[in-house]
Amino acid sequence: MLPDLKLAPLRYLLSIIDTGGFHAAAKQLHRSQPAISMAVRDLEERLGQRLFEKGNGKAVLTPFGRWCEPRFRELVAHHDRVCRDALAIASQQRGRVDIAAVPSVASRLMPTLLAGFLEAYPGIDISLQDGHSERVNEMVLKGEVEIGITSLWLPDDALTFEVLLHDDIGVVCRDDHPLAQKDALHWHALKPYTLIRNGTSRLLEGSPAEELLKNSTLYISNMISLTAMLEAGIGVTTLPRLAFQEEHDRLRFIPLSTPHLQRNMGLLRRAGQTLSPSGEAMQTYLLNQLRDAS
Amino acid sequence: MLPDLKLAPLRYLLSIIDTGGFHAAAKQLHRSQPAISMAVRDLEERLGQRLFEKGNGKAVLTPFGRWCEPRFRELVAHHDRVCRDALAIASQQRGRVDIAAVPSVASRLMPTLLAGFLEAYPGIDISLQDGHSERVNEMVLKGEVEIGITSLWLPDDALTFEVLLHDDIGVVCRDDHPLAQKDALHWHALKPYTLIRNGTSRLLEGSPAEELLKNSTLYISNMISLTAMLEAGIGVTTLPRLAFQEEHDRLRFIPLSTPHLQRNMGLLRRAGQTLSPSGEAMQTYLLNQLRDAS
DNA sequence: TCCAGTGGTAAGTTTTGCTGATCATATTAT
DNA sequence: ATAATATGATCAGCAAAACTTACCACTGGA
Repeated sequence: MLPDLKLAPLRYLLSIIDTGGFHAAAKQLHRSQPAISMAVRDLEERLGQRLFEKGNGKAVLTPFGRWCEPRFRELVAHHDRVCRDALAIASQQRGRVDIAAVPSVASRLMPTLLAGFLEAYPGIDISLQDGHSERVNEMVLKGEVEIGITSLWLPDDALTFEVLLHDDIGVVCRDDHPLAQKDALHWHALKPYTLIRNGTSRLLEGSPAEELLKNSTLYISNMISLTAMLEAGIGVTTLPRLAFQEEHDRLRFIPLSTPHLQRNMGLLRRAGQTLSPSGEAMQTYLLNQLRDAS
Repeated sequence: MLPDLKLAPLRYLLSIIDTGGFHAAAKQLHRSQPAISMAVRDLEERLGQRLFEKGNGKAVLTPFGRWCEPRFRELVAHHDRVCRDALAIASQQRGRVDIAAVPSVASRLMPTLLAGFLEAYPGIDISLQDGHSERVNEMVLKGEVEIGITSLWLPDDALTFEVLLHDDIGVVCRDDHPLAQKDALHWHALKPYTLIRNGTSRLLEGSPAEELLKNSTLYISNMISLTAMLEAGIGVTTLPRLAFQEEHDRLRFIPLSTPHLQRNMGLLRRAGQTLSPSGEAMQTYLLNQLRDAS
């Protein structure tokens, strides 16, 4: 029913109007003049009405042509707009990435990383939200975010995980604690002291140091509370290095040498779900930055 | 710089989304399946990003594809809208004609003509304005209206004139006037009576009856006033039949048989200016209606 | 009358887009 | 398991579309 008006002939038409002639339009469009003539004639046949008439040798728009002109202009402009936007997104010049990260990463790692990314990709909008491991998993799984940054939780075939960095586990205690001056610790050294468990303590599970957990009677999930406990000298805890906030000048972080425990921080994505162009940009940027660093 | 997104591939893409598969889309579009595949691949190459990915054998939109879908939908819809409107106008199903007519035509002829036109072309808007001969000429010349209906004024190469009907000149007098009972008149019969000239009196110029004008001392341009004068029995006048309002039961119209004078009413257009499709419709309608009648 | 414009026309070539057959792969049924 | 039936991808061949070159017809101004 509806004939397809191809864009090229519409452009020809507009160019003829703008330049005032078939020859001039042909030059402007890098086409031969007959190509223009034929395209216009074809367009006229599709519409069933003449668009140009010859007034004293020159081509002049018919009333119908004058009616068409602004609509064709709009249509071509619309096309160009869509096309330009699509290319901008495809070429990672514009877009949006939604990221979820575990609090330690969000606060310790992301600020500088995102600053660099923002500079490299000024057109891409970023949304970063933090949440504990399970919440990050969930957000990635539900498609609320494209990329999650977390330690590997449960292997799940609906998710893919790519390691970014290894985060050493260590002991945190107050600076006047007997352990505070050591450079490295064997887990045995912790036995005499009160161990405060926290959300990351499960990282000890499956290692020799797991025994320590059995003797711990205190569990604090909130980081602020945990810090306060440690500052009060109530006991010691274990934390990944990234989760330890170095700004606290009364607290010390001592790496655990035996066993040498790490949590694998990495990039979590939905399996089988390709990234948006901007997500792709973010992923490669993060991989480059963090792979280089380790 | 900007690649041209042709409409057909966009339609293919949308059809794939709607039908949920390449094969189904191919059937819907009456194309072979490879045609769809190739068009999509070409589109992907132009944009520099994949639009579909294979998830479990089926094709699923990528995030980029999901971004594109609504814009492509809009663009295609825009095209179809413009296309449909243009075709409607070209096929004279919609549009607008501006007409100017001399008062006699506007009030005596146009009402029934336009009623018929409105029925035949329900989608076309009409604007009719009346004015004296010179004003009609001017409106056509300036492009304020496409079509004028008037008696031929001065031949002008910027205007084309096509005769529609011949309007007989006659004498108008009160029903108790000595001439009132005649069926036809020789101009000599008018000599004894007071002749009131009016705007149409120039039609007598160049004919034997021109002599009558020289003896007339009264000129009334306004039709209402003229009618009042005649009703008062002040004298007689000459008028084209169309300009004589038959509703006045005290006035009579007697055709002038010698000389047999007519004014040629016709269709006035700008020379070298083709009509809009709706103007074309109006012109042919008027020609058919009035040519048949005469 | 010629000359420099205009746009239109015709033959030939390149490009594009399509079909039909075939392939690789995954899901479903037997 | 294995066959049957989906999915989409690939390739060769062909036909239609679009373009180019060369030429024609017409107009308006030197």
